[in-house]
Amino acid sequence: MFNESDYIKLNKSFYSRDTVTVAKELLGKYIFKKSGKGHLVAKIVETEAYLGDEDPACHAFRKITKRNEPMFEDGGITYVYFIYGNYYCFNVVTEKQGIGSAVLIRGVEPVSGIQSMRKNRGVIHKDCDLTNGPSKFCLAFNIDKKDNREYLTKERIFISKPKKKKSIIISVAKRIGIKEGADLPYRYFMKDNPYVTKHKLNKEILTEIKL
DNA sequence: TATTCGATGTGCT
DNA sequence: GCACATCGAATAC
Repeated sequence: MFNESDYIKLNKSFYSRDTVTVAKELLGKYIFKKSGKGHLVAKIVETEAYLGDEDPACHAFRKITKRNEPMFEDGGITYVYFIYGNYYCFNVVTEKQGIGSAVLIRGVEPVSGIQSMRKNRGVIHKDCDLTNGPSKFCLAFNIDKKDNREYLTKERIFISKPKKKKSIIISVAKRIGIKEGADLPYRYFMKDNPYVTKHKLNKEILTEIKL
C-alpha cells in the first residue's frame, strides 16, 4: 500500500549537480503531481541526459532562447516543451545557473492514481503502455506548458526518494529520437523494467551499473 | 513481429 | 519553410 510518509522530497542540492549523475540517480525515485482531484505518483524508470553546449542534441546547445531559457536556470525547476505538433516532454533542470542542461523523463511506472492516469491517456491496450514514453508520461500526468518552469521544491510537482534505500541495476544505452549526438551513451533505465520505452536500441545495452 | 507513415503546430534558420 | 528529445494506426512480411 502506498504511503507518502515513506518518502522524502529531494531538495535543490540534488538537482544542482552534474547532469549525468542526476539522470542516473533519478531512477527509482518517485514523481508526485498534486491537484484538486488527487495525487498522481509514479516511479521513474528511464531518463536521458542533455548536456548543454557540449551536446549537439541539447536544446541549449547553441544559445539561450525564449523556449530553452529554463534550462539555463539553477537546477531544481521543470522544463516542459511542445513537440511534433501534439505532445509535450517533461525535463528536470540540472547544474548551476548559466549551464543549459536537463534530464528528460522518458518512462515511469504508475504507483498511485492509476485510474486517473488511464482516464488521461484515453485508449489503452496494455497496462505497460500507459507511461512508457516521454509524452505518454505527460499525457498520463496531465502535464503541459502550464507546468513549465515550476519549482520542484514546492508542493505541486516534486520528486521523492523512499526512506528505505533499494539497490538497482541501471542499463546504459544511446538516446532515442535524435540525429545529432546519437551515439552518446546518455540514456539510463532500470534493467528489465516493463515500463521502459519499447525500442530496438534497448538491445544495444552499452554497460550496466549497480547503484 | 517489424517497419512505415500521417497528424500536428511551434520555434528557429 | 522545415525540422522536431512522439504516438499509434496501417501496412508489409
